[in-house]
Amino acid sequence: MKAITDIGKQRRGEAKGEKTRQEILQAAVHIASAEGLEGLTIGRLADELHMSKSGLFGHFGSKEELQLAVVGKARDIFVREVADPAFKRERGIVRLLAMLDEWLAYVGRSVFRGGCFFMASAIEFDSRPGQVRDLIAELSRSWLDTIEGEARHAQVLGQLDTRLDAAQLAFELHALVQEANWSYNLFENKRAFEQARTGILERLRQGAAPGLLRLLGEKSAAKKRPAGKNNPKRKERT
Amino acid sequence: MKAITDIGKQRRGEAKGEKTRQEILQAAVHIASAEGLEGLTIGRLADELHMSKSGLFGHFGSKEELQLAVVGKARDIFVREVADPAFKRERGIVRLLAMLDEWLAYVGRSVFRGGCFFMASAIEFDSRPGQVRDLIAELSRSWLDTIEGEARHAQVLGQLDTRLDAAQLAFELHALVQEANWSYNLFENKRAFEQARTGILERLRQGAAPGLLRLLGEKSAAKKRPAGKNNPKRKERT
DNA sequence: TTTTACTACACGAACGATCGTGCTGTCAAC
DNA sequence: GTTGACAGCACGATCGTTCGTGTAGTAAAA
Repeated sequence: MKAITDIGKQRRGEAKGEKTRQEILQAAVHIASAEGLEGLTIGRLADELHMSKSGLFGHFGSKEELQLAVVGKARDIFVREVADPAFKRERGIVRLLAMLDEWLAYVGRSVFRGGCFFMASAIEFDSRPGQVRDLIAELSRSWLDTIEGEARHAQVLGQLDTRLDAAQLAFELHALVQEANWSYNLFENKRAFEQARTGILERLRQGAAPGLLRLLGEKSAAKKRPAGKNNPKRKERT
Repeated sequence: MKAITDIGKQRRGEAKGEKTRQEILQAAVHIASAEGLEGLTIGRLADELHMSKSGLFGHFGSKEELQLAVVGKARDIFVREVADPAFKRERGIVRLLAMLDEWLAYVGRSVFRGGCFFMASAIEFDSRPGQVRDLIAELSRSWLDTIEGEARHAQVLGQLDTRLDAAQLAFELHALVQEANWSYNLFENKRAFEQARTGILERLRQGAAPGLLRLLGEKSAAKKRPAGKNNPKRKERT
């Protein structure tokens, strides 16, 4: 029922409200990533969109509702920019690496002005109880679980050593991307991405079943080579 | 001239202003760690201290000045809680590990309500140019450099493999603590500290010169054992 | 010793701006 | 003619900041 009417509305230029709502969220999500979800202000947002405060406010009903919608919008963007591309890759270690690569790339191309949206808002809200915090925590947990799940799947496929602790691996991989986001946004340090990727590949190599080493090596070379200068690890080009 | 009168003043309970200032900063630093440096409000702070806004304001002259002072105070606390204890240990890998351990412990005992002060404020200000951002970046950089410097020193002492990239190691160690802070404050996940420490020890073991393995093992056992259950790595107790 | 002068510190009141949030009205689309 | 999207206006609260005043305590002058 809903689907049919939706199509009609869409055709007739209806869902005007929904269209405006999306435009609001699009702007809001970028302000929030730079100024924080609490720093995001209804007046400021209305100005930027040449709307009245009250007109904008009517779409949400409260600031908290707006914040929740913004987090949801950020999730959509994250899925489109990071998860979807990675999910096109075959399952296992290839997809696991793709998830991290896409994630790093998304940080690097500054999809959000203030770096990865979820890291910023997670730290902003971690000691501020409420629905917003709960939503952020749930989404963050979900993404972390996705990483861990893919690592586990790689174990099932025999690509990663089954003696490996998948949760520990996910923890470390997640940490490396987070650090890259931090370093890049605080120091404008572009090398952070290479450093993160070096660490990621190292973690995967350590846990890889013997036959997988070649596969990972290829992926590494295909992407970006860390100039070959700072590679003091053993057995480089035997 | 100034020094003499200062002594007299100090003896007579002078530096009253300085004492008040410190009390203000003590309260401010905790509010700021939970609500953010921008969420820290002069009115709220004055209420908490049963002072007038104007009386409090007079100590700083502007909000930015207050924020700078708060960051400085946070630095003092960080030095006292983390750096100083670690610096009592002998130089090299022992001190390096102590720095990370003290850092994790300080996160775990919630010295600041909102987790590690500098991670929170770094992400809050990373896309907000100004003196505050510059100060935070400088202090963060300095701590990261200290870690890297100690790793390098461990190389000089022959404790760490000289082929190791110290900057890369510092990046990864820093990432692990940062991740623990994130996970603990967002998920109340206490296991995060074990996970971080597991990763840290693994990084150090990998880079350690042969004779050092025993030393690290001792330190690990002395602190806290991860219940021995999730240790799927090779050569545990040969 | 008393008076005078000055400084440090804190207060209350008020400024203009902006915050989030309502209420009412208008105009267009169904 | 009902409904949904918006604007206009206003509210109480709070923001950072300024101003004038009061109270101690100290230093120099009497």
